[in-house]
Amino acid sequence: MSRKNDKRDRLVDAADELIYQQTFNSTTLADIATKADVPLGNVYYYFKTKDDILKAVVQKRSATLQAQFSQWEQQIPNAKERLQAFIGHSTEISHTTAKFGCELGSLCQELGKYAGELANLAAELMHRTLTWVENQFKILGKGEQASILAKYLIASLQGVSLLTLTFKDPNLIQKQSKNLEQWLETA
Amino acid sequence: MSRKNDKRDRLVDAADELIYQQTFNSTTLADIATKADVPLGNVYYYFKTKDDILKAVVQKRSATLQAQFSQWEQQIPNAKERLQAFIGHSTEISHTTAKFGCELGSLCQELGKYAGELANLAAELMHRTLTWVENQFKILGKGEQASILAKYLIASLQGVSLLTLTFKDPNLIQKQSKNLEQWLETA
DNA sequence: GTCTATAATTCGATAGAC
DNA sequence: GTCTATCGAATTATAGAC
Repeated sequence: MSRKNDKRDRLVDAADELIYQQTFNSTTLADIATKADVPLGNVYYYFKTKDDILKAVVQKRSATLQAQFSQWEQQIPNAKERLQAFIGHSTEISHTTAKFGCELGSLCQELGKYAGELANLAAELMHRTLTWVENQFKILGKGEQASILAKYLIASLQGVSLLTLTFKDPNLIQKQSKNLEQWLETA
Repeated sequence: MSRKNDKRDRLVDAADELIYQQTFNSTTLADIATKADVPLGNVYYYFKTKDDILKAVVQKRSATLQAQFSQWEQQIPNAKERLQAFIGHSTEISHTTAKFGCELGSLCQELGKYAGELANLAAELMHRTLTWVENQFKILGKGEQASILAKYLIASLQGVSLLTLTFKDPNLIQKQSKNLEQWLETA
């Protein structure tokens, strides 16, 4: 592979992190270029507009999500245990959540208010997550209930992530994760 | 009362609406001044900085919240029915939620990433809401559980509000409200 | 392909006339 | 108290040398 994509990747990585820690709107091209150690004027060789950078970030996150799901599917044969892993992941990142919220949730919140294409990009990430969780419930034989259970699980984690951010308290999502893991056993 | 505060009130009302429909960061002083029908330069007679407008908006929202809680307490003698009213309110505003999300949630999400005073302002609004719900559960004799139940209820509504915004589907929060009203009967 | 310099615009904030 | 005019900084985006 040529080194051509080297800088592009660095720009996307920098944008990804900054958009999460700040917001898309308040992240400037200068921020991204500085963090990626790429001269500002050079950014436009790789991306036509700021929106294009966001699209690349969403694509990267989509691939990361897919990779995580694939990994769980390969390493964890039981669907219920895969869901436990999904819930447990929230606990692992709880301290980051207390600082910046949920990566997916904050993007959906910000872009959801926009009209047009950008809103759909965030919605697709959420949809992909929802669908994967729903599939796990279907494998567990939940049938028609799978969709409802998936929405319940995602909404619970998103809601408590917001409280975790608001009160800067990682403990909130840690406790909720434990509750949800128990709920999963009896659901 | 002098008409002095007339323009100030209009500015706060306009800012309140715009900050909800857009975000605080992307709402410009020109936006606010135009919507309030006040010349841009005159804004600075009433507010020193843009942050000061936000503080006034939060104060207004805090007062609105307090008024709503007081009204429920006066008109609804039963604590469980007050909580039903609280939940039912989400259904009433579901179409607006599908467009712009939860007024409280989106503010906490945006300001939560900031450091300093502004983050605390949003957290106080959330705390006030949480405390009121918790008190209703205490009145119902839930004791130590009251705090957990309150967080569960708020997180559920916040999480599903985000999904409602993301997928532009008022039905999501409507269904969840029904579920929560049933949950409340048996909790 | 890379980078400097800068154009074009927007935004928060101020000066100062009335 | 009110409003016009505008400044200075920040930000997206471009032109053009190398």
